[in-house]
Amino acid sequence: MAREKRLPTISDVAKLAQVSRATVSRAFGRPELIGEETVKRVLRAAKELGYQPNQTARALSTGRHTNIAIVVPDVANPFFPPLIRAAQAGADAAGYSVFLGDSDEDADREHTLTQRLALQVEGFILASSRMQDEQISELAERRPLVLVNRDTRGIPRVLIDAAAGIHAAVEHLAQLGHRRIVYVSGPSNSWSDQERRRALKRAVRKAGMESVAIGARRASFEAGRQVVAEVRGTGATAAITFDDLVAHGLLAGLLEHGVSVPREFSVIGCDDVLGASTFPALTSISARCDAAGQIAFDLLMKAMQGAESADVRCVLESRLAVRATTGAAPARSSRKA
Amino acid sequence: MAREKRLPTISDVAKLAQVSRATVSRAFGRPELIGEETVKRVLRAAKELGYQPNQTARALSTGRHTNIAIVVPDVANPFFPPLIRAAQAGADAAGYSVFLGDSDEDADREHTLTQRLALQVEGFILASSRMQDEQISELAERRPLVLVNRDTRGIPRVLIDAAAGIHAAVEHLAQLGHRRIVYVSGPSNSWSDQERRRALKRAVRKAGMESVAIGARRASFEAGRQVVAEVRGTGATAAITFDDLVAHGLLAGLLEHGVSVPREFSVIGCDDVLGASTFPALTSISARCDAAGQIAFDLLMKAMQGAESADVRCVLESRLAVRATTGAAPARSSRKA
DNA sequence: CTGTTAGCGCATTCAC
DNA sequence: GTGAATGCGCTAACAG
Repeated sequence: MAREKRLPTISDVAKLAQVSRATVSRAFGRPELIGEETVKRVLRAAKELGYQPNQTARALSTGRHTNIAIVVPDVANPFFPPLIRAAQAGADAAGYSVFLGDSDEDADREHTLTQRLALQVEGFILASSRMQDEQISELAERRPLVLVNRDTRGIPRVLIDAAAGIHAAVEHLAQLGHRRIVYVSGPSNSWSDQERRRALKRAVRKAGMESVAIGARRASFEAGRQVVAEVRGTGATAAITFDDLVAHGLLAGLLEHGVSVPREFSVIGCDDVLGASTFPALTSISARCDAAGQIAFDLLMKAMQGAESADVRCVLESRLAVRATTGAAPARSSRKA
Repeated sequence: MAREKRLPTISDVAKLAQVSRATVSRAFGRPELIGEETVKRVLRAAKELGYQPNQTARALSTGRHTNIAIVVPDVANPFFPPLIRAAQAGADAAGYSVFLGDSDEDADREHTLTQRLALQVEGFILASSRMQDEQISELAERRPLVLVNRDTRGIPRVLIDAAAGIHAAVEHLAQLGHRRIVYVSGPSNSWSDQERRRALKRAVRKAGMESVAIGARRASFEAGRQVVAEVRGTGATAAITFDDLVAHGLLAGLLEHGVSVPREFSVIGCDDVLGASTFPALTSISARCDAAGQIAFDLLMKAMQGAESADVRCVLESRLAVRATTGAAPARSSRKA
């Protein structure tokens, strides 16, 4: 098959252009170092042969791969694609190619993945990393590294701060007459989850309300759906969930159990990735995850260029997008303490 | 910075294990060629130094990169993540790393992307490629290549065949009393779009109905939303859209225009990626895109192993998932021919 | 400005 | 079984 045809190398171009291989190399890498005429001649020869510089060889020689890696726990989780897309766009514009790693929510796999990739990339973007701080730091020592939704000191990171949105959410619920909120949590090794849980506790206290947390097994539709009984058992009249997927599942489960939303129960999601596509349209804590991806790449770019900058910690604010799953608390019935 | 620390190479290991570099190389690549004792000694030395074979150097020497690339028009389109995820999982299990390319629906960018990647990967998966057949064939000549949702002769491909689902959809609409269907198309350079359009035409004829096609600019929510007037202008009582995103947008637009679904108008999507999350829950033509990803990788794997197999053309059937956006055709009013 | 030389880290002939 | 030598394609000093 034609696939075996040897590709033209720098030597072929050199011969055709009647210059040395070094000159060809320069014509591509640093044209300003050689004569305009020469550059043109070389380029013409290269085009004629269909020559294309070999990244691999270049990388071996220079250590620069012009590759980066983006690692996420689950590509199929709608939170990540916009982030990946944005980062990818930035990388593309800068001439970088991107590896994608999916850890399947597993710290070990993430570790293996990053190790395997480390020698082929110049830098990493780790989104919602499930690894331990230690492993992250270790990796950061080998390669420039930017974290998304993970707050590890000393490592450049972009955080989506749910606090503002959560405070708004709690106030919103308070005004609607709710007194007791349940938080349906996500992966326990998730920074976002801990952060949200903490913010909620604070907001609730400030509003003079009560809250209780229960765990969803995983950040997914199914997990949300299966937790309905437990949610109802808490006596809460409203739920804030780890993310929109869980909220969506909860919505479906509630419906199955004959619970009307928002008349009997209110639901607020996080991330706002489902837009208005659920029914009722989901009230959600919104943040621009595409912006996070873009910023993450910019930071990585700087780090790769050797900027030994101070501790970068970029936080993106969130806000509450009120839609149709929140309503007045149901009139108090039985359990009056 | 610690990042500059030189990594241990094969030579370091060789020295420590008191063998030659060749032996170290073999200990990793083909242990059966050397003594068990020696292997153990080398491996121990390697571990002690934290040695890790350098992929780049290996690739330069052998031509085998243990990398593949997956290229899609838009990562953020919910059709692709499950596919990517499945392919990625397969690759991971086989020890391959994966590059992700996002062409942003643009043939030229896709071409650039694939060219840039070609020297770093052993094979490609092109999902819903926007390139011309010619460019695809050219690439296929350089590297093993598997297509998804693109029917190019001579190149291994996995196709999601909407025909079955579309026929079911049309029959479904026929039974509900609809006589005139509008197809809201997607990217014109999309194989899927052409295929769906064709299947629809056939199905409609068979059912003795009429159909008309109009174009959405892009496969997106917004595109669907903006096309409402045109859709209504066709006099059709039901729409089948290129994909769920467009259907979802159409739903939203219809709502804005005060058109009740499904009472006044029925909508059917394609791909079934939104699940039951829209309102009303979207009737859609469903196919398992994760299976497509998995199969695509398996095929690629075979191709990379040199299987010069016959023309592979794997088609996955689709079916109709009836939900709540389809209902009886509205009573005929004004325009009676 | 341009050519020469010497590796980058590894796999692979050949000898032994 | 194992070691010495050679080359993958390119860049980076160092000369001139």
